[in-house]
Amino acid sequence: MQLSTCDTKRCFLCTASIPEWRDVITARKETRIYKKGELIFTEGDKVSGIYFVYEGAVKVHTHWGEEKELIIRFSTTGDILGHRGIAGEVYPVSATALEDTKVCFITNEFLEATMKTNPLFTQRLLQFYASELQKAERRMRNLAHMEVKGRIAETLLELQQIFGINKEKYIKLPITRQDISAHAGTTYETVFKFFTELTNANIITTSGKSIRINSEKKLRAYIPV
Amino acid sequence: MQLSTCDTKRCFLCTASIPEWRDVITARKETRIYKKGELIFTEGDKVSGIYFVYEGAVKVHTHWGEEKELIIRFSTTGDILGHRGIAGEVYPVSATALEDTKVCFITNEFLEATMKTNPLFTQRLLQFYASELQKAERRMRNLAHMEVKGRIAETLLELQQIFGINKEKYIKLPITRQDISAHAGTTYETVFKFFTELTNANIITTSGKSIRINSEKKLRAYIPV
DNA sequence: TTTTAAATATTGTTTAAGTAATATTTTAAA
DNA sequence: TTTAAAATATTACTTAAACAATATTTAAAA
Repeated sequence: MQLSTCDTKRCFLCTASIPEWRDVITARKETRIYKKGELIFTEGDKVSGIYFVYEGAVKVHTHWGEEKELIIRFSTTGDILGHRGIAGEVYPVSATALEDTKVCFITNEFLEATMKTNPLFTQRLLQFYASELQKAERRMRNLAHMEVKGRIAETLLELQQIFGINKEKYIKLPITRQDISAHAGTTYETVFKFFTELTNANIITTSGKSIRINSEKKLRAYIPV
Repeated sequence: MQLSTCDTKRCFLCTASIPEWRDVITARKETRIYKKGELIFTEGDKVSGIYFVYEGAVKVHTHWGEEKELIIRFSTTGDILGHRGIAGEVYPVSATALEDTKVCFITNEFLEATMKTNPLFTQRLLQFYASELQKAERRMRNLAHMEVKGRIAETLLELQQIFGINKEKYIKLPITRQDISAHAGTTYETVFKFFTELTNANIITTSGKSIRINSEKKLRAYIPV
C-alpha cells in the first residue's frame, strides 16, 4: 500500500459535501493505493474508518468456515467501503483489490464531523444504505430461490454493468472463474460446466480471464421473472 | 386497519428524537392497527412513508414469481418498516402482520423534517441501516453456503430471540411451518422432515403452531462455524 | 529461474433437497 | 354453519448441484 493524492472530484465523500468542506477533506483524508490482490481490510479487523473508492476494482467478501467464500458485491469508482462498520466494533466483511485501486480513507471521527457539517452528505449516505439494503435483499431472494444458472447469468450481467466493456466488447475487468462462483454462491465446477454450455451456444466468448457477452437476451433467458 | 393513539415511548421514532420534538410527533404521526394477516404495504406500492412498530409481530417478505416467498426478517416492538423505500419510488418488499399489530406511521416529508431537527435520530437511523445491512449480508452468506437444516435451526433460534418465550417456554409467536420454510429459504416438506427428526430427538416440542426449543445446544449443533 | 501455489480443465459419483401425489386437518369466510 | 381455502401430514421419486479425483496450465514468489 502506497500513498498518493486524489483530486477530490470523483469520490462520494467530495461530491456529496458542500464545496467549502472540500479543503477540510483534503487536509484530513488519506489517499491510499492498493495493488491487485491486496487486502484493504479483513473480516474481524477493528473498525478504523470508512473508504471511498476513487478508481479500481474491489471485491467485498465474507467467508463460511475455511473454504467457502461469498462475494457480497463488486465495487468501483464512486462506491463506499467499510460502511458496515458503523454499526459495530469490527468489519463484518473483507475487501480485496481486484486490480490496482485508489481509495480515500477518513477516520470515524472525521466521518462524524462531516455528517454534522453536511446534512446533504448524511442524507445521501442514508440513501446509499437504503439502496445497498435493497440490493442485498434482492440477492438474498435470488440465493434462496433462483437456480444456479440464473445466478451465474446475473453475476455476468452485473460485472458488465459495473465495469463496462472495452472496444472488443469484453468486460473491462478480467476475473477468475473462482470469483464468479463465489459471487453466484456456487462451485467452480458448476461455473465451468455452465460456461461450456454458454460458449457452445455462442452466448458468451471467453479469452483467459476476459469475458464477452454476445447475447444479453439469451443470457437473460436464464433469469426468469 | 383501525386508528388508535400510542404513548410515544416505545417506538424508535420517539425514543431517538429530542424530548421537545415529541409533541410535534404526536401531532403529525398516525397510529394504525392492523389485524393478524393484514398487509401493511405491498411490494410495488408507491412509497408513502415509514412505519415504526409499537407492538405486535410482522413479517417482511418478498416473492419470486407467483409461488416462492422469502421472509427477509421478522419485526416487533421498536423495529422500523418501510425504510428501504427511502432509496426508491416503490417498496421493494411487503410487510404483513402476523398478529394484531400497532404501528406509528409518518410521511416522508415529516421524516425529513425529523432528520433535519434531530441529528441524533438521523445518526441512530444510520446505525440501524448499517446493522440491517450486516444482518442481510450474514443471511446472504448462510443462504449461499449453509445447508438447509442449519438455516431452519437459525430461523427457530431467531424467532425465540426476537419474540421471547412464555411460562411453558414456548416461543411467544405461534407460526406456521410455511413461514418457517419461507424464512429458511426452503420448502414446507423439508421443514416437515427436519421437524420430525428434531421432535424424535427431543430437541424441540411442537403443539400446533407453537414451538418449544428443548435443547438450544443440540439445535446449535446443526449450525457449524 | 526454480519451485510453489493458484487457477483451470474435465468427467464421474453422490446426495441433499426439491417436486409430485394424495389424504387429512385447521382456519377463515360466506 | 356450510363451504372453501389454507395449512399440515406423509412418502416415494427425481434431479440439480455439490463432491471427488486427477491432470494441466498459469501466475506469483523465493
